[in-house]
Amino acid sequence: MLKTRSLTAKSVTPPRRGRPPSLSPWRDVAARDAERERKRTALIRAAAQAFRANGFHNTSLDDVAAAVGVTKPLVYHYVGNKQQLLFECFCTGVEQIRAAFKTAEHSGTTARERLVRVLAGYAEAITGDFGWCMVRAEDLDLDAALSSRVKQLKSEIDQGLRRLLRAGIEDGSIRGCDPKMTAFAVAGALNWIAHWHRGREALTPAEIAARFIDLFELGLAPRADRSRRR
Amino acid sequence: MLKTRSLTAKSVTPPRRGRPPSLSPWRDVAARDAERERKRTALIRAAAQAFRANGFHNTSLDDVAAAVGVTKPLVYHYVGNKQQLLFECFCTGVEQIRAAFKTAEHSGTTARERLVRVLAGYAEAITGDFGWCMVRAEDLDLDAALSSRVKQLKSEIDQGLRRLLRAGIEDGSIRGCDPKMTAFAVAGALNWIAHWHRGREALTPAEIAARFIDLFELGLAPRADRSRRR
DNA sequence: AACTTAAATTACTCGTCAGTAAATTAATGA
DNA sequence: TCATTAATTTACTGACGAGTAATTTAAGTT
Repeated sequence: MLKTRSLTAKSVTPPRRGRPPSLSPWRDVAARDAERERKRTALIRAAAQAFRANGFHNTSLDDVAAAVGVTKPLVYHYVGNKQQLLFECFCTGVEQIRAAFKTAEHSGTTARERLVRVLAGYAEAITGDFGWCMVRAEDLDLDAALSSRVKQLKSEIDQGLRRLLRAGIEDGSIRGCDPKMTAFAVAGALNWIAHWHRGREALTPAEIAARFIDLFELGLAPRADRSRRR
Repeated sequence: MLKTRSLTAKSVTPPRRGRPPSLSPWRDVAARDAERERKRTALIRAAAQAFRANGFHNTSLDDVAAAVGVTKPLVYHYVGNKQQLLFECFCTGVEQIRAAFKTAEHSGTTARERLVRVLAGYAEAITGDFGWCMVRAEDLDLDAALSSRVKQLKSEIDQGLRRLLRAGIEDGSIRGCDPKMTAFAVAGALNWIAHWHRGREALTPAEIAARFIDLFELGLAPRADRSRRR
């Protein structure tokens, strides 16, 4: 029950002595809103960490609050409730993967190259606390409304992968395959990283991704086998 | 709260009228033990189903008991406690995968062929209720003793895959690769099936496995690309 | 028939934890 | 200075659910 730094972090924005109290109220309002948002995200981050460490159901809101040196009702003040908290963690994870798509999609020449970059970013995201939540949060723990939003977001990522696969088949950089099942296989392999990756691993996420990509691109069969002359 | 058939299934072993009550007590004892085992496994199966349907934490032991038309204390009579129940589900799942290894390991000619058969059986197992438990049961929900046994069993499966990969590299049926990461990728893709496979799917487990195996064997890059050096 | 053991039930305890009401303190604004 | 709103706490409720004690019913055993 170690009390980490409190949310009320005066030290971060010290009231500079020389400054007149309220030059423009707009600036103050913006700063206050930003502060509020920072506290909110601090709670969400703490939750993600705790969920990953102990699992969603073994983490109480008291735990989450204590992790940032605050009491439970504040969680309700900043985030709605426990489900909402999990949902926010989930969304943050999804956002990271979306970012991977964004940066990769405008970059490569062939679709396969773009896919490879997406997968690298994907792996990076999965190894974080939010990635863990994204992958292992159970829709079962969310009520109908949130659950369907989660499914929607997951589906968008899935569709993004399929689109890249189809584009690759189109431009000839990817062998003909079932895009749906292939996307499932690829995403599954990556998502599963969240099950075994524990902080101090021998390989960095990028290295893991590289090996996975090697498998996905070239397969297991040796070159000699490709021409099928046995 | 529909009361399914009770555990006390007299109808299954009707007391035949003509039979003398106890020809050999050994037979009766064996039959009683078998009955007991049947009830025990019925509970475990019901638990696996419920866990898959609602998640471990959203399933009460009352639910499990009610599912077989019985009351909670009986669960404690036949199985130890909730953790134990989950653990048993887990073990049953592991057993199915072990069986896949057993039947495949004596069959194929090359290691790659054996691996492919293991993967097919693996996929079959994963789509069941026990497979779900095996894949999604959190060690976090088990105390130290059970958790480490679970890790042990998981590790054995992992080692089995790596051994096959190494054997394949040895006998030339598998391209040189990092066995550890490759096993993680392959197992991850398959395990992930438990996250999206919901009873009535377009493809049978065997078909899913076939597509996954296609990807793992040949990769995404088209043949034309294989000879090209980058 | 009397005794022992197992099977199964009812009716509880006890801890945990999500969620809330009400009070308090600090900040903002007029 | 006074009023209003946000930030934060204390102290609670209420439910659910794991696990148990005590009891009853049934089944073998001698």
